[in-house]
Amino acid sequence: MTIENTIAEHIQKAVSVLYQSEIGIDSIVIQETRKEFEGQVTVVTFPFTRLSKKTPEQTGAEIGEYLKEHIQEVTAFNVIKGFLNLSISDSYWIDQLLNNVLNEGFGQFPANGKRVMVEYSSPNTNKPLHLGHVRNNLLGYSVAEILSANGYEVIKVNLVNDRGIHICKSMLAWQLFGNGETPESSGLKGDHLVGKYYVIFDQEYKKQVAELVEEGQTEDNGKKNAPVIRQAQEMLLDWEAGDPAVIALWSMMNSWVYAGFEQTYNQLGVDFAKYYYESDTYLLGKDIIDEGLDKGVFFEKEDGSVWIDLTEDGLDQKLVLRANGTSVYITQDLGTAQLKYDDFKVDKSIYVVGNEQDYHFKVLFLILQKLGKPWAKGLYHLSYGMVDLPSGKMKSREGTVVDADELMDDMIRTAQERTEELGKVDGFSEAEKADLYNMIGLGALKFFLLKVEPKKRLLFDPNESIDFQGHTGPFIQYTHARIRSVLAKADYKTRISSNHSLELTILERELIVNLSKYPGVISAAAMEYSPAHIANYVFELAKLFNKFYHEESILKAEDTSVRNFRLDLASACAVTINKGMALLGIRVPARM
RNA sequence: GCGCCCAUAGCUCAGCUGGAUAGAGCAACGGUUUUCUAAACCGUAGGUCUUAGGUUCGAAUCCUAAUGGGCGUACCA
Repeated sequence: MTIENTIAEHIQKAVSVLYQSEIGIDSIVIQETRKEFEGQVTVVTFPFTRLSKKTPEQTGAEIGEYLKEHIQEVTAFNVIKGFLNLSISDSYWIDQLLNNVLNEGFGQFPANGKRVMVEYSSPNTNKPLHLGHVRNNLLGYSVAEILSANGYEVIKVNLVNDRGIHICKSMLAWQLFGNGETPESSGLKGDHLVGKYYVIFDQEYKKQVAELVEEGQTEDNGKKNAPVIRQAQEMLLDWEAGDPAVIALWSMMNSWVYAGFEQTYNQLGVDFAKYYYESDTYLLGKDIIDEGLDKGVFFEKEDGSVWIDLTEDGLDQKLVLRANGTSVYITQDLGTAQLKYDDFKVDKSIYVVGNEQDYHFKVLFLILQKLGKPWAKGLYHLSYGMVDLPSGKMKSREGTVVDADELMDDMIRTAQERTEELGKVDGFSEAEKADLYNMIGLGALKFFLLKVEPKKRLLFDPNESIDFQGHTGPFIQYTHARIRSVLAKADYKTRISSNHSLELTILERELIVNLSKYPGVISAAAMEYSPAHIANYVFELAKLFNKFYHEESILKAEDTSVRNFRLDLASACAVTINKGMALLGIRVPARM
């Protein structure tokens, strides 16, 4: 039972006793007291004035008096305009710290018996990952961690788009221009090698289109008739027909890509319980089409194509099966959704996919609901904004992308330079240094991407390096290292204070109030699928600690009980920072 | 055309279900190190919360419309 709940309940009683009225728990607004006023918890009294028929000030005073009398922890109150500010006893806050915040499981909710799937990453196998994928991966990973902290059993899956015309483009270009180049022979990471031929294909394609236009064809015809695109289309047909040579080439090039992706995923620190491959799932969904026709959810047009009419739901008519009986994107997604459910019987399923597919998922989920799938209500599209460059959209084909591997390497290198400038690595082994640079570089990158609300688009300027100071990952990592350094000096191991009757300083109290908010932040982050809440919370905590650290000495506190208490408090901050950052996939060092 | 999303300080962003004088970071200017790590801390300056209406005791927050930007509206994925 939190203090807010206790207060809310007593307010109901107070209203009943004082004004002979009932008030719903929802209309009681309790918030944190603003710093410039005395107290920690504030009740907004405007909603009660209707019942009391008195001024907000009088009402506040009467309720404040009642609360002070009936709740032990409420030691004092003041009323300013319509706001009743309550002071909660120091012993309550100290107890919170020692018996709640410092507990092992603080911020980890007990298992709720529910299972949730998070699908993220979903790369194409014709090119390496870029910054947009990085945002996707970090979001997916973090949301999975957050749900896990909220008591869900989480299954992370990756649906790999390993077939289709785009892969054939890379394959064809490699056949035509590759001269048998391999990752070994070229020294290139497999995904980068394949991506290189994707770009070469596009260059060749454009050249051929230009030639055809030169010869008098229209732009559109040129695009259709260019020999390379024809060849790529043929290759796709051969692939679907199971042509052994094409399949062998496809397998080989895909294996290069997977080796490359694995490295990138390792570096990013993300993982998956299961991979789904579109080469296995692209034919799924036909039985769902039959089911939908039987149920009258779908209808067939004269040419044999199958549609759903969503005009009553404010959407359009949507094709779900071509006239020739082949699938479209949504057909296989219908099938894959069923497959994923059958595999794991999940209560919720999160799709981490960019916002350009908002309409697709709206339609997908609506169709599954209309089909009466009971699990359809657990589907959620975690839609996030594009990562744009100052020059506009990233395009792999044209090579205007921020490459994931290069960016991570850059960040780590910058971390190294910064750290060496500051001369902070005395006594580190080479391996420890490498690990530290990795932690800081990736910490900066991950925090940069995760601190922004997912649905907002993100602007990334490659010419302005990501900061290491201020509202950043390294700032928080530094705060953690600072605390650990103090704890190490004191040879601190575990909770040591027992004195509950200390008088707290303002900053100590503020810190505990802040720490107490952590579980609420975790559940809000899960509710909204937003790591940004956690990022901003941890930043606030770190900032507050730094202020405290600067103004009040821990090791040289005025007496032992204060010193021990501050060590516990500092430790609680370090642990909470660590936990919060872990939910973002960011590691924190003990020294930096 | 229609639909969805976004708009807060010079820049990048917070602002929870409507609540007190709208907050951080960066950049600018000034200060703090014989004292637990200065990747830190303190201060100054910077805002008609895109605009216009509406609801309310009270609106950055909710509703309507407009403007600007992004995305979608494929028998591509």
